[in-house]
Amino acid sequence: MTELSPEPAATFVQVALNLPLRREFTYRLPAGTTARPGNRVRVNFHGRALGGIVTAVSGTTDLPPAKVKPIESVLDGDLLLPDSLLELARRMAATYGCSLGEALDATLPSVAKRRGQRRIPHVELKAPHDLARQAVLELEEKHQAQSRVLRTVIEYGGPMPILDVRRRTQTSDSPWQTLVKHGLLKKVLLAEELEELVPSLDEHAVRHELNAHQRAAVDRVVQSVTAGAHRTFLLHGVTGSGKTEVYLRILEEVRSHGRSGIVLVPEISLTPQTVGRFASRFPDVAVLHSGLTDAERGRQWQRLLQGKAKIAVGARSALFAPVQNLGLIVIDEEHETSFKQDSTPRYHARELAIVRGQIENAVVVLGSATPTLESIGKARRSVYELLTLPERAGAGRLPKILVQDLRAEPKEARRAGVVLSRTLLVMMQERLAAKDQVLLFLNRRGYSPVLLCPGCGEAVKCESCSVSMTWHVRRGRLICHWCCREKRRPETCPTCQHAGMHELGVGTERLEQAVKQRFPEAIVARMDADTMAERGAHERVLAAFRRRHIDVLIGTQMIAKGLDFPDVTLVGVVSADTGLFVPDYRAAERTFQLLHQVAGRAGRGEKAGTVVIQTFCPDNYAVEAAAKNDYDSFVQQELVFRKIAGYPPFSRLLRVLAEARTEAEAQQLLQRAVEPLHGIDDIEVLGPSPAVIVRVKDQWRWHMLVKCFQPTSFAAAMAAIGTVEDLATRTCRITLDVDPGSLM
DNA sequence: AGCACGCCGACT
DNA sequence: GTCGGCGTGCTC
Repeated sequence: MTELSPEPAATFVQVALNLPLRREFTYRLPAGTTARPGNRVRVNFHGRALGGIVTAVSGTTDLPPAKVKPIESVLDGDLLLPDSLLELARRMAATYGCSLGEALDATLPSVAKRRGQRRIPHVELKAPHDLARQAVLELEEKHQAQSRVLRTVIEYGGPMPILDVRRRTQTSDSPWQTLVKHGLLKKVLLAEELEELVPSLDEHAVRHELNAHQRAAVDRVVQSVTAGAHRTFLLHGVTGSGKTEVYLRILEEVRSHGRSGIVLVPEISLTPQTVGRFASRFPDVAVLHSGLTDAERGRQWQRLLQGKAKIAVGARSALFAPVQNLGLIVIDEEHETSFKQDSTPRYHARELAIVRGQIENAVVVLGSATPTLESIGKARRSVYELLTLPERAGAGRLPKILVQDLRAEPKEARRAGVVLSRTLLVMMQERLAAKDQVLLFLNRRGYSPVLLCPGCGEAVKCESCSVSMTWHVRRGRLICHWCCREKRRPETCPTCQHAGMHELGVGTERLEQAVKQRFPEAIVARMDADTMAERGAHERVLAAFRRRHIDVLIGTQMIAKGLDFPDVTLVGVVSADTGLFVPDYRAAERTFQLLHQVAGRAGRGEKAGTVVIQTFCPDNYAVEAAAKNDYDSFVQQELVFRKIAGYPPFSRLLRVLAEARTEAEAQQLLQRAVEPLHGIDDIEVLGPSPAVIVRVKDQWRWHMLVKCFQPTSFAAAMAAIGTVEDLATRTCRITLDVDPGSLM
């Protein structure tokens, strides 16, 4: 070791911190330490210890030496962020207007912030299963509470959190404690995040024969992967057309070329079944999901970095899987809204996947039965290459779709709050008699969305939000779906004291009641955010439905996607209109998507399926197109509307939302925020105006929408208002949202 | 984002 | 006289 080094030593590093500060900070490397871009470091920042990422290394700095603090430590280099992901984070920060540190925080698994391993008390079955079942019956007479508890735990099928036991059975601590004392149950402490996503062993992932369309799609993508240049494909395949098998075949090829792949699926699709399909075909899958502990996530990262795992499957954030030699990124169900993150950094995984594909010369495949207008628009302009799977794979045939005009229902039936048309009732009767299964879809939870006073016409509104409260019968409470505030149902109208509030509109809870009344012999289950609150409830109900223990399944969005039950021969859409009139330019698109996806649940097996769509707007083009299974004609009409109105895919949107305690403050702040946009070409500014829901959680909300018609004008607009969030004060919050998911 | 510094109102 | 409201500025 000599004192004089031949090259200037790298003694300073730029560090990005997870703070809303859009710049990096310079730190000094203590003698003897080295660091590279991508290293995690621990630093002292303004008196507090923070984790950060090294983004650059240099020998000099312009800062006065006294200002520069030393790095506290370099966190072990085993999680060094690859250059390509550092570059991806830079692009994320530039596109979505967040800081590099925030972007990097989304990119890396957390290590610094160690979430507490809280241990939660559970009870699990100690006695043998048959003994326990017998005990349920024996206890039924004299110890009803214990019997209920025991039954509940058996049905739960594993260690059950005691809190859930008490809530579900409406009991105190003593029943389960007695059961523990008698050796039927045992108490165990389990770590909070111990739920594992174990690949389902039921999924054999049979290597289906490909049909000609599938074959062509696989060949085309593989050819492109082999060529080694970035390209984006849009795989448009009707529901049940075997898109997953196409992904699997492409992945096989990708792997045989020594390259790796990432598969992104929507949050709700990340189930043991989905994972099982990939895991059974590839032994080296790394599954990244929200239930992992930080330690486990770190371990999966390690496996990917070291090339021990070559396929990563997960929701949105799995896009940042540190795979080596990336060849393919699949976005399954690319139209799903869960690919957009709704907190900072508000990135869209689909858009960033394409950026990552460009950076790493990888092929991107976007798959959907109902591609977004953005994606199909790009395919039509040949930005993406379109691949089509026009027919169902295997035995399934497309269902027959009937549109039931609710205006034709007799007046008295409508007054009685009819939710099921005569047509649908008759068909349900028929299907249930034939021992088939029925799916009823209604995208609105609760009993009735409005509680209206027949005297003065006022609805019960939330005191914190400008929305009416939803009446929930089972909980016996009015609930605000925006802020979750609850209150008891008023006996008389709060405004005019008129007695007897009127329940207006229908939610899943009321639908369930109506169905049970009409078909008392049928087993009816409901799946929505209210009934699925407990962990694993989702899987349990679906398993029961699969085993045909349930005849009619009622649900919201939750049952619209991906479910594949061969004995479902009737799907009823109770109201096609719920989303049609929300003030969002995508209202028609979302309605079409939903109807199309729901309809796709019918007739997936040998038996033919029927779909009944109930609507007051049978002539609406989204409803009509969905009924005819005609994606192309919907797109044709929707594109005309988008073109005229200047919405995506003919523009890129930027939304700025201000929230303050007074309306005036929110408005004034936005007025300041618009100013820098004046004079920019090829943009159009809507607003500032009051947001659709002008008040949420006691905050007044104003917003504006910027349509950017060119990539250059988007860049100009971002340059002008990319930092609006800095205008925020203690009393007024401001958020910038690129490609916003919601305009409410 | 946090946190300190700093300047004006109702309380021990 | 002070405790504490929140505006403003700074963080390598």
